[in-house]
Amino acid sequence: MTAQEFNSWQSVQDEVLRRINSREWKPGDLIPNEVDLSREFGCARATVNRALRELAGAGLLERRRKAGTRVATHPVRRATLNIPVIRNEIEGKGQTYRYSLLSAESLTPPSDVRARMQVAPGDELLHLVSVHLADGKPYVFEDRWINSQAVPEVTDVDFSRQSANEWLVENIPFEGGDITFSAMTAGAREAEILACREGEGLFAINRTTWNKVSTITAVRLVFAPGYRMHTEI
Amino acid sequence: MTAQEFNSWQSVQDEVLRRINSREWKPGDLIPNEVDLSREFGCARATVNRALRELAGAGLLERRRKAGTRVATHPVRRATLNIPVIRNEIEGKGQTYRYSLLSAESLTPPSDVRARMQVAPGDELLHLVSVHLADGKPYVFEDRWINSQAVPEVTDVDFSRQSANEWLVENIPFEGGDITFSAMTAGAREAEILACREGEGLFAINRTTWNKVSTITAVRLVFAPGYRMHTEI
DNA sequence: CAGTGGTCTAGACCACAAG
DNA sequence: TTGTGGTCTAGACCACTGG
Repeated sequence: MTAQEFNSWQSVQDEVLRRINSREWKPGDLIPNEVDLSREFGCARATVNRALRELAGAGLLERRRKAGTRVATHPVRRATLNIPVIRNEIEGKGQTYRYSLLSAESLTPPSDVRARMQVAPGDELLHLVSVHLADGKPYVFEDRWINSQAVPEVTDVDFSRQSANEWLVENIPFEGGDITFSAMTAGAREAEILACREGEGLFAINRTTWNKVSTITAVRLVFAPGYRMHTEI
Repeated sequence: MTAQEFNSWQSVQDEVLRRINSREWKPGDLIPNEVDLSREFGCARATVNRALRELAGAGLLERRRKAGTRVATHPVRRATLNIPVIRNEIEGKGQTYRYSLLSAESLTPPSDVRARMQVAPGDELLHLVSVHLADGKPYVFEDRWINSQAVPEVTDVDFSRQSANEWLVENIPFEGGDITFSAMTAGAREAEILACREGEGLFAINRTTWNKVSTITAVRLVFAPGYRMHTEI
């Protein structure tokens, strides 16, 4: 029998996965180091490295310098979510997109928003309330606060024409953000705006984004009943 | 002025990000090719490649052979979710974990489950209903179907001692899966098991996993009120 | 201290797709 | 056809960390 050649990082990855799945390498086991594997597989060490690095990124392997590479014991699976602009999400399903601004005013925010956005007490923020519609039906209710000191340009934008969602994505870069997914119970306001029954369970996303300097915006999106967020492993 | 050197893929990535954020490279713009960039940055082409490849993976760049690399116009942000074993999730918060099996029996599944799991009509699946508790309070209600033909070992497992969640993760490898997040309204059953009011909005996760051969398991997790799933960008 | 993964380099060939 | 990204190689040095 001649040793099989693994000359691409994907084939190396497949072979490593096979050994994990067949329990040839069991959870917690130390696997051979990169040099040995590259010799066994008949490829360069960099090729093995890429294969193993990606598996570690997916949570299937744990790697530490000097300690070596082990098969993860409790594989914390990692799934990737796509977070599109709402217009694209709706148009991507073949539905027509429409957007309606319900209110826009400068206000001193409630304390929870002030805390999330880390602004001084008394500072005013731009508060936008709007609804996005798919084929004329309410799709998601958006309640957004924008730090107008961090983004002075907002004062010149007409948010009745373009949603803040799109304008920010296209014009204001950000460094990081924080996203929370949860369920809530529809109150009178949500029921009216989303045209659903009061008391219905609704999917909600809270998102805060910031740049190096300061917090830019905090938004709460409440979706109409039936919304699903989907991903694959 | 002497040109700055960028000798690590991270510093190259930072510089590229800076140019995108400063709008030196605007959304839709074609950026220089890898060879030119590696000359400009004074590093190897492989270094530039890694920096750009990761940015494309994060959705900030779009790359196509021959067509080159462009700044994404509608950056579809990608966020990574960790999906831990429930015990670890609870213990990670410093709470004590307990688990209670409510029922376990072989049944012919309802048609929606049969469709999701792609089994023949009339086939029996193992149906497990259980609840996971944190500090003695209901945390998540688990309704699971297991394909006992694909996983014959399940018949020997005592699921009153170990949850199917843990047993499967530790013993049955899988190739792929499908996850859906949604909100639902608590019915009488959920209200009783999760000790909440009927009509409350609850966070739900539906997951199906499979290996090369067949579907392994389909599970619905319904979390007690207040559950949040969190991630960062 | 020494073994392991992390990374960089210079060069090469290949695969894909735009024109 | 040809320019671009995708990948592989062989070798090198570095950074971290276990013993």
